[in-house]
Amino acid sequence: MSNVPRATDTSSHTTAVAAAQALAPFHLRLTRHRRTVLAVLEVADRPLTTDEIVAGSAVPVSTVYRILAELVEAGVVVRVAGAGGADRHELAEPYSRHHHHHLVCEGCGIVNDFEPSPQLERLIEREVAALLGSNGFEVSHHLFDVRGRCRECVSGVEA
Amino acid sequence: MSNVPRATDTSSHTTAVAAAQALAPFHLRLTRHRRTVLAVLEVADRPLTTDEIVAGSAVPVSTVYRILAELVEAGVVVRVAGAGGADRHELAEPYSRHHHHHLVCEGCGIVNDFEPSPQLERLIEREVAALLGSNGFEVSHHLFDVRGRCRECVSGVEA
DNA sequence: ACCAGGAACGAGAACGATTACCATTCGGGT
DNA sequence: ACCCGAATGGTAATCGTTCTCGTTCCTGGT
Repeated sequence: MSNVPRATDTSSHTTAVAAAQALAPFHLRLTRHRRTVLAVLEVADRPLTTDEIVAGSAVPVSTVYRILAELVEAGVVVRVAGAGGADRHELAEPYSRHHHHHLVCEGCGIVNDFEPSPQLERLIEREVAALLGSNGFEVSHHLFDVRGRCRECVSGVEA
Repeated sequence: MSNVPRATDTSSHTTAVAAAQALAPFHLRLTRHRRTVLAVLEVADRPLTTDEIVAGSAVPVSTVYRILAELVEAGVVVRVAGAGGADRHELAEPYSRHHHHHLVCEGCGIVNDFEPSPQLERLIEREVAALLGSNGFEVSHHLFDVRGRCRECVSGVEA
């Protein structure tokens, strides 16, 4: 419950513009709510839970869920699995600032971003491409998550 | 709903023996049910949902959930996030046949295993170690999942 | 073999996140 | 201004998972 950004700011960022184009083929308008949700995700530096998005956007819950589903469908947003019950969402690669991976704390469930080395990335790409050829699996993207405990959870109380 | 193994066979595999030792420090006995659940997981070549485990073991649901939680706690089993709602479980690295990563189909949610190249693995190890040093994050393990669509979902009907 | 106490069990209730429903409102084209 | 489909949002329903608690099973001591 720390740095969840409040984004009532719905001005047209580059993200919003790009998103509008991605939504068009799906007959989805870039409405006020959708713009707000995108803005919240854009400001965040990590994947957010639905609750966090609701808190940061003042958009009703059911609407947030629907919007997220639509955005995922349109490929603008991706669903990220945390360490606990609740799902998290963040902007998809093409719309976010940079390629990154996740640091998942299994204590508090928070997920942070980090950038891998270019070499690692290259190797991953190669590996992934190989998979496509080998067994008919059509790769959409890869996940490289590191799990463990964040500094806070390591020092703090523990079950 | 395809190749979920039925494992009423509760004989003492190597896995069972090793697991018993892992459970001891947690005051957990290797009971019939726990043995059965482990057997199901051992026979499977991929992470299973709770439903699949229940189906394959004839152990009551609530018991399966409790057992899985205990086994995860003891480090014998790991929880794997699929592409849909339900969690999946598989034997932890030390107890499973080999180090592997996951091929997650976003169509049907099924998760299969695959082995990465040794170089990739080395690079990952190095990268992961670096994270530990940099920001106090205590790494427990890493995930390298590739997501996309399996051959069946690519050819079959699609929403 | 018998008993006591803790571990394990299991059926159903409780829970929390997500989805479905549906009457109402909105937007933008004509 | 009118129409029609898209979008909304409160509420009910769903679904996976966890909790509760009385019962049963072990295991170790006598």
